[in-house]
Amino acid sequence: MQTPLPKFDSVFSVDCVIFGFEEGVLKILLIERNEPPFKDCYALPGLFVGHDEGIDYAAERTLYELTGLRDIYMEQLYTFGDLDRHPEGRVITVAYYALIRLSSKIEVRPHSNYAKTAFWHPVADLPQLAFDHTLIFQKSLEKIRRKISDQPIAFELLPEKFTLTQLQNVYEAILNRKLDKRNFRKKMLNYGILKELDEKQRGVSYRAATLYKFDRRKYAKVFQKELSFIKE
Amino acid sequence: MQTPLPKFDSVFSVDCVIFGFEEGVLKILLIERNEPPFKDCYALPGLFVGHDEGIDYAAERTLYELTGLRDIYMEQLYTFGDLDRHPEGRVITVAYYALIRLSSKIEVRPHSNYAKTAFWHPVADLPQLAFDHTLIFQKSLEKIRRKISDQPIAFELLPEKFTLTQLQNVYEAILNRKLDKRNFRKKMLNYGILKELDEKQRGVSYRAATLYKFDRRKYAKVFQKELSFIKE
DNA sequence: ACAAAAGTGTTAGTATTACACCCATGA
DNA sequence: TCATGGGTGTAATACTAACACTTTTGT
Repeated sequence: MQTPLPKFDSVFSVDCVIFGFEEGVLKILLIERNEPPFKDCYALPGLFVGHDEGIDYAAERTLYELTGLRDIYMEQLYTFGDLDRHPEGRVITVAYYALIRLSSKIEVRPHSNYAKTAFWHPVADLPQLAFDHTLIFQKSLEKIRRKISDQPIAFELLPEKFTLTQLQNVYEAILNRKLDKRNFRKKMLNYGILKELDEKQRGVSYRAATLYKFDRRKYAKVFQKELSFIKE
Repeated sequence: MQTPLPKFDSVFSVDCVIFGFEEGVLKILLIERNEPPFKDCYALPGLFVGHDEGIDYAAERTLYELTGLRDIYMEQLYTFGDLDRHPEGRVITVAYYALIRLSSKIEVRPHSNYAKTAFWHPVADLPQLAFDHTLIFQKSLEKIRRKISDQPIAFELLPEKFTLTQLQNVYEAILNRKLDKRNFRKKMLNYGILKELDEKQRGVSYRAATLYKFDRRKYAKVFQKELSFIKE
């Protein structure tokens, strides 16, 4: 005996807050909608979830269709399911956030025609966004603010080799305040999760900084014990 | 011009991990299913989300129908949307967790007949659960472990007036390890979010402990600054 | 008087903060 | 030689961790 599933015409979607870091500025990827509702408005990139795909997969597809990138750091953020969040009916959306290393090679272009354009925009002065996307963005920023101090997600925004100042710039951009250079360096180096390279920055017109890599192996050791919050 | 929403036969549900604390033991509320699939198996309480209700509301309804309680501490946990998580089709579920004060007045009884029984079960030795509910439970436990040290959710599990030892017991049950009594008290009192009452425990056959209340007003002040994780 | 839990301080070690100058490099 | 960011140490303070005995109460 089987009880059939109830039949609802329900729709769910994924929306992605895709963070990038460029010229010392934290940005997210926005699209300009080409379809109603909110035609010509800015919005977070998103897709309807096919009934034959997992939601994580749908989020990865959103990212891939826009940037051509795969295997990006991406996490589920929150699910937004208020009745009135979509003007044309009931749409529940699962929001994700992703961190990507920007480089000149990455070209963003909408793959389908639901979006006219796609572009990076600084988080500091975002325009109005369609639906509840401003709220989704705010929640994603809070999330990475918390997370950045617990877990080494800052590295995901940088090239493989980076200087300590670049790393500090990522922290400052996300936390939105200045940090003390000496203390920052001391702390980062003490964690023991950076590997110093014997390579220096090139092409700068001042003293070249030492390059570092993130050492995933050491990280696993160091940060698993950090799970104890009340420490003792 | 309107683009109609795509029509999928999609189903979503909510599932709730409802924590309670009784006799020094952390428990969750389980039901015994009365319908296939997984008939006669244990599961987390859950409901299909009506197409005319918000998801938060659906979660509150789940809790209310089972316990008669409203206005309970409840937060969204995570959304589970793998293709194969439900044997009869595509069901995306939004998981919530709740913390409730147990008291003899609370009677749990299933309101609909999808469940035969409902009962509290210690988290330490849960039976096998239907669907991916074991995974959902594990994720909820991790979540409250992290959260308990950041935010005063422990109080939600205790009566309004409680002793420091009872509070410590909640921490120990959730974190699953012993804490030092003197350090625990020092730290809790230093936060300044407890109000000492001039009332003592009653009906115990040993020295009666002082009762405390959680002071929500002071909390708001103290913990908003804790949002800075890299402190300086 | 005894059983049971309440209540209480100190010390050593570690982490955090605040703070300012010289160095190396390329233009 | 100058402009630019790289790189470095110390002292004061706050927090954390380890640790054991006396007090109160009811039976």
